[in-house]
Amino acid sequence: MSKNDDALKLENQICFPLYACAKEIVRKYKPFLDEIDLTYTQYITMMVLWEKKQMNVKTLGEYLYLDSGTLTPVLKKLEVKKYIQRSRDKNDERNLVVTITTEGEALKEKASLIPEKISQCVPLSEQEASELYRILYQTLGSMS
Amino acid sequence: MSKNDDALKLENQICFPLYACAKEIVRKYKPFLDEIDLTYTQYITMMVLWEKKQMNVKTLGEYLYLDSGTLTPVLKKLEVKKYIQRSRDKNDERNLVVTITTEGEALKEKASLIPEKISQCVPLSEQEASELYRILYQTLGSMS
DNA sequence: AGTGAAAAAATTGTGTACAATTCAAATATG
DNA sequence: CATATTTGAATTGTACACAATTTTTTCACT
Repeated sequence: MSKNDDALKLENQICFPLYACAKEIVRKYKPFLDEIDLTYTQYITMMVLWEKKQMNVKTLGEYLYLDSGTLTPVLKKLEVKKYIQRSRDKNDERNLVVTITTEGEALKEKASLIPEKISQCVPLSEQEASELYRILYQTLGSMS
Repeated sequence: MSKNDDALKLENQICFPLYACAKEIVRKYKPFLDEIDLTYTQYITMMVLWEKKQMNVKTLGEYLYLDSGTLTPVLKKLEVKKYIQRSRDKNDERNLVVTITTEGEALKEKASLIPEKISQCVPLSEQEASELYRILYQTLGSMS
């Protein structure tokens, strides 16, 4: 049993619990998001727009770590649901500007209870959550 | 600005950095996994088989937090690449048994350098990595 | 002004991820 | 022993996720 054998075990790789944990938590969101007819990706998109109201696809992608290949279809679905409007920037027609609608604003009320419900499903102490938070953002920052 | 407004900010939800960080690290694997013609999902599947040699789909899914809907196509691709063999358990034909092949075993040598390369891309101190590791596995354990 | 490079979305193609359903095999029960 | 239930994979359908390419628009430079 060499050192490399150990390194190749699933349980010794930091990426795997990260990958699995992210999926499991997203799964926890599903019943709550189903109630407001949003997927997780649509939800985090709306979260940015609840705060910023308006943003082009590129900037939105930088916030969400997603590219246009992922965002274009997500935004089209949110437009069909009338939560956002998609239009070209008159000053630079290359930019597609996403703007939240009144219906989109209204959805925020229904969504506002989700974070509390989720934190009840994810048993982390205040301290662990903030430590986790710190390490993850530090890692995100130093990788991109 | 209510309390709920803050809770709905992307930056205040623990799930988002988890989700983004997992994706970014998987992305870091890509160039190294490309060299051995594996996707990340195929790689973690092979990691289990490098250690256990043989396993049915259900148990594999429990290790990887994946269901048959995801695993079936992944395993078919690994079989085409000759890294595994799929066959039914003679004692219980419902069980599909996945067995690593000689080629699959050989692939382990090429893969053995990946963990070291990844840890160079992911700047975490020994202590942070183990703290992160601990919190993630604790969370995984208490959620499922 | 004309042309080539750059930028931003959209498109295309591949590979998950997962809920829901189906199917076949095994087990339990009357 | 026949049927109902359960179990494990596979299938179906929807929704990302992302690399690579294409399209449109703008910018830079001659």
